[in-house]
Amino acid sequence: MDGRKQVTGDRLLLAAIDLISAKGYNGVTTEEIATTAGLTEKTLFRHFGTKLNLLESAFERFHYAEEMKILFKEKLEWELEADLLTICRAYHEIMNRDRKLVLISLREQVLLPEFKKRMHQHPLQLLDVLTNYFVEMGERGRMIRANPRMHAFTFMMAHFGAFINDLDSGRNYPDITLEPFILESVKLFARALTP
Amino acid sequence: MDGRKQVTGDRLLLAAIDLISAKGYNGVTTEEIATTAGLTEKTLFRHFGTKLNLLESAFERFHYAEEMKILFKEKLEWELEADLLTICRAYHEIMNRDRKLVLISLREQVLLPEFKKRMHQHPLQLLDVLTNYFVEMGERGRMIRANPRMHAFTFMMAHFGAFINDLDSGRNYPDITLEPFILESVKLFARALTP
DNA sequence: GAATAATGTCAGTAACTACTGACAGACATA
DNA sequence: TATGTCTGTCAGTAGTTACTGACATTATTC
Repeated sequence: MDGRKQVTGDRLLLAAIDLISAKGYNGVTTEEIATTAGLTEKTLFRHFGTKLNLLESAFERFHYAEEMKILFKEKLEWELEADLLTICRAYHEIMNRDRKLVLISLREQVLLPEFKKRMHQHPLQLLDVLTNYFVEMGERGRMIRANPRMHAFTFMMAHFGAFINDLDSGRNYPDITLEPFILESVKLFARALTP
Repeated sequence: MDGRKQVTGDRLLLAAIDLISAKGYNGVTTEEIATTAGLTEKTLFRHFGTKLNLLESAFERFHYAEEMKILFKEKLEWELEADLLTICRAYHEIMNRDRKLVLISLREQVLLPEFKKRMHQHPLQLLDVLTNYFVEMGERGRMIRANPRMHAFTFMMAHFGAFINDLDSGRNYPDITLEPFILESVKLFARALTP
């Protein structure tokens, strides 16, 4: 049990993620992936059998995080603006961590329908957590009480949109960067939702 | 000058848009496109020469709209909530009109970098229009005056996110539909930005 | 009815690509 | 040293696919 096998596998998986996120699944050849990983096409097939299984393994191994709920059940302080900031920082952190996989799952939905669902678990969980948080804040009289789920959804969509917009890093809006956007959007939502 | 040639070309372009948006550029063959259009592969190549040129022609012919600025210089009534509603309805209308092309330009950025830029003109224009509108509303004392561009950007990102989320129509958030979201988000922003 | 333009038919090419088999060399462990 | 595990080499297969040429067919126009 030396780690050679695992190291080799990981190098292939990382090369696959890099190249497929850059050029698309059908835009990359198995040979290209293997040589990028410093290995042979033969080795690639010995490890993963098929090209599709390579991509599936990449999702299996390199996507973490079902830990959203716990994450900030502990960190919230029932102060709207501060909590919104915590929450959306966590969101961007998680999305950015699996940035390339998100890109792939967006583009290759046809190939991997089940993985799109899996990637979608995070946002779904976040929406639940955020909705519950809004409900409780409302009960405590610290937030307006109309439509908490839709408010949470709007907040998430704003940050989802900004994330997607930033994904290709094509600097679509040259005068706007992520961090000021986070701060200002949190302020805006805090103002909108404070009684 | 009978219209046969143009009709044939259009059928090929529409079939190409349908199939490429569904399966990706490399996931569709020229033969598939031709037969879907009820024509022959040979005819496809007689019209467009290459597969890539077919896709490029699809963008040339089927993407309209540089008319954003004029569109609602006329329709605005300097009533924040009503105007936000007008604006974001226009946004969704435009994005939905070229829905499939948006999808393609998101996915095939590598193949068509210049088309991504072109599709991006709409949002950019909208951001400008919206920013100017916010500035003037501020001067009229009908809106808070801090950071109009970032506020406009946040509003757009919320709707961009919702649009993207809706693009694959996979019903990602089963209890949320577009129209209620539009109404509630407009309310929310109006509340946040009213002095 | 003849000329013209557009499309179909069919066979084929050249390039690519996922994937395989046989064999040999490297490297660790024992 | 011997053995097993992992990887490289190389040649090759079978399937796919963008794209072409020669010729026949259909529809339109005059």
